[in-house]
Amino acid sequence: MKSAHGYSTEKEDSLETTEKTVCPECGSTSVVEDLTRGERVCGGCGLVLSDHHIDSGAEWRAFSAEEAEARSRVGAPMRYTVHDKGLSTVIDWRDRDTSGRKLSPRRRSEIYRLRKWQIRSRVHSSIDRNLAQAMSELERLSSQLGIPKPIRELAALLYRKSIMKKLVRGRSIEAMVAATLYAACRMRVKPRPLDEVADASRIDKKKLGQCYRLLLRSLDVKIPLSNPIDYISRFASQLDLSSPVQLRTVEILQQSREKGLTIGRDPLGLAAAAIYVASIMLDERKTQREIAEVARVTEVTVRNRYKEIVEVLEIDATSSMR
DNA sequence: AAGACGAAAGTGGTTGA
DNA sequence: TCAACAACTTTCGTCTT
Repeated sequence: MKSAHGYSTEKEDSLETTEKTVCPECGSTSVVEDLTRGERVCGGCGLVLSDHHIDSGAEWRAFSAEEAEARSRVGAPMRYTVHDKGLSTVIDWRDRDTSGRKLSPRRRSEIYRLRKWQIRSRVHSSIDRNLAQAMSELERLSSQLGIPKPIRELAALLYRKSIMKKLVRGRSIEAMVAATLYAACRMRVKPRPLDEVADASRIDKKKLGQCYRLLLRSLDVKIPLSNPIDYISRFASQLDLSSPVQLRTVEILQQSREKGLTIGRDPLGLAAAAIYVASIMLDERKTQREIAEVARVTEVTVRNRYKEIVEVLEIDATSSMR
């Protein structure tokens, strides 16, 4: 737990500040969330920033895996079913007028058409509303994570597809948005650790993973297995490592792959361990803890991978050579 | 004192009956 | 649907620098 939250890098600061929306009216960042009313209100001027906000928190506390499963939210968590807040005209299904008389056939078909259009427009507006909300969440999430525009666009496309396939039904918008963003990053070979996306969103890792897998199954998109090498440049810059170290890291990973060390292993752990080895070899030593932190794995995992790498590649890592 | 190491028990996800 | 399993995490004590 500590390792996941005890950050001291500037990364965290940006998380902290962007967590809150800035009020467009007065510029205040003190946004108050009223989850029971589903509103976000600016603490400075009282402007309602968004209503229809989704409470994506846990429904109940769960004490075991089974419970967590059984208690996950089912059904539409938002009040989108009453999108018009009950203000729109409802056309009765009975073929009678207000005084109870039967309608003429002509009038009946007219009413029938009206009813049909009313239903259609309702469906459309609910999709629109969903999309509007999803897009603003996507915007928030990706700016927080520093995701470039092309990848955002891809995520938006994926989201539209999943809405068409009714995948969002019964799931929270936020979870699906996060999943599409995660998927888009991986498709563009710029993967982000699942935890990172989960942290930036208000979705827990488990739900995000579930949505992601659903996405893979339902939309048949091909996503390559994530490669440890794809993480290196990002991790290296977070750790302030020189490019020789990066190059060496990549070499180590390629060799490890040839020796079959990488199969069935967490790419994050492998990336972390390779960086660790390279940093020692080139005398830019980083602690296991530092590396484990940016890679979001534990020190133990770094150690285990590191041991394997050193053993199989026959590297003498004890003496920082060359 | 901080970092590295390793053992042991626990967790969530996958697989195969 | 359930149990077995592998990978990873958590926790903690010990050794090294």
